[in-house]
Amino acid sequence: MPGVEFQIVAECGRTGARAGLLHTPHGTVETPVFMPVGTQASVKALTPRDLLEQLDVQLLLANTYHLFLRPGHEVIRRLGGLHRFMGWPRAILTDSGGYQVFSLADLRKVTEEGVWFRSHLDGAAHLFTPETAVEVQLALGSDILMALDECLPYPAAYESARQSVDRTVRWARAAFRHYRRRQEETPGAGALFPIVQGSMYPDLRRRCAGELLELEADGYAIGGLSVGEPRALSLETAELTAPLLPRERPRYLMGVGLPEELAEYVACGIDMMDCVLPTRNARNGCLFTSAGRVVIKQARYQEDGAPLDENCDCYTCRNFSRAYLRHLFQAGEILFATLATLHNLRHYFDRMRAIRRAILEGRFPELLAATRAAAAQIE
RNA sequence: GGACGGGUGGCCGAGCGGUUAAUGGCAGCAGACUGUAAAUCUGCCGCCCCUUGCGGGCUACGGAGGUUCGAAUCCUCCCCCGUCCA
Repeated sequence: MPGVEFQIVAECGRTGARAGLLHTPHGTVETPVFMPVGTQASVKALTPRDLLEQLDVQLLLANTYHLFLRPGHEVIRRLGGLHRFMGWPRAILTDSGGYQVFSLADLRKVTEEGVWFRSHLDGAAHLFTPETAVEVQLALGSDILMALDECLPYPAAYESARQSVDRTVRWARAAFRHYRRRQEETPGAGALFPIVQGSMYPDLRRRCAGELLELEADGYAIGGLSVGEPRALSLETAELTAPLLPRERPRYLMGVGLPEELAEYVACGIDMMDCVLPTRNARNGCLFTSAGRVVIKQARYQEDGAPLDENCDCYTCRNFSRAYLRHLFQAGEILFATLATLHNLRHYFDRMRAIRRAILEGRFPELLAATRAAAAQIE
């Protein structure tokens, strides 16, 4: 019994884009999908009610490593699982902690067995293995679990990238062995996705994908992008890697991207994406609009009575002026984070919905061309 | 009227004879942010000039004098502000 099932509803004849339905234990997700990031079981500044009612989020991300450290996966298990704990009725994907191998580089040590992390909270050492990562995610009750991987920084030397791929594959196999065993005794367990690594090396990407295919997973992820490489290279690598993955399974590109890049990745055949940009940049005063970025703290908005984005009908744009948003930011008011995050996520969701509609209506190539033209004009 | 304490760049506040245009903080201005150690981080922040460089010039620590090679820092007088005593 699979953890999730993927159903392709429409495919673009001229690009790799497709629209689908991803059926999870907590509801169906329309793809392509953008997933907001809620690392610590919270999409910062928003309530689950906002996510549901304002954005119609169907799938969001949480982080295994962070929740393992605090409050602890066993605590969450005892409280009925992550969905109940955070009051979120729909689907959850949990990242394995593989990204923390990258982002907490100076607090961790990679060994064959797994990763030793020195907690950023109290300094205590914890060993994360492929098995424990699965175990923690099962305790959380994720709908989609991610296999522990090693995410390298850019640039990575070929040899270290090669070793990293081998390790990631071995870890994925170990994760799946453990997962298959536990799946039988865990009714309603979610799906486990392995992650293709290989830095920016095509042959490593090919080999990694090839080996992971043997696992016959319900879905596959592409990791190791957006780690400092030029954007063109991210796109190139995604373009190369996505077609290596089974057509009939969802493809998840981890950690991307900029608003105007969403359509590009969809064109590669990507079905799922997540990124902290809309939420983090929102809190830092960088807002994405149909006319490009608005850095709301700039003095030019001091007396700007216009809405943030004329073409957006999110709660923020319908009710507040740029001048007010700037004031909230300058004043350090909490409300700013909420209004800004609401808008930025809405911007991403509107783009994704337009992309999906275009695929369904057979006019995705036109949308992609228009997106490129608009991006070129803004730059 | 007397006794103390104090007046520093937009604000608060260090410095108390020599890389001090002056530590910090705030405010201001600009930039960054891509599977979140992030409501974070970085840079600028007296004026003018060569867009060059730990460059040049000017003006600055209440006011005016003075001491000194050199003063925000020491001395004198004055002006203001606090607290306490009359």
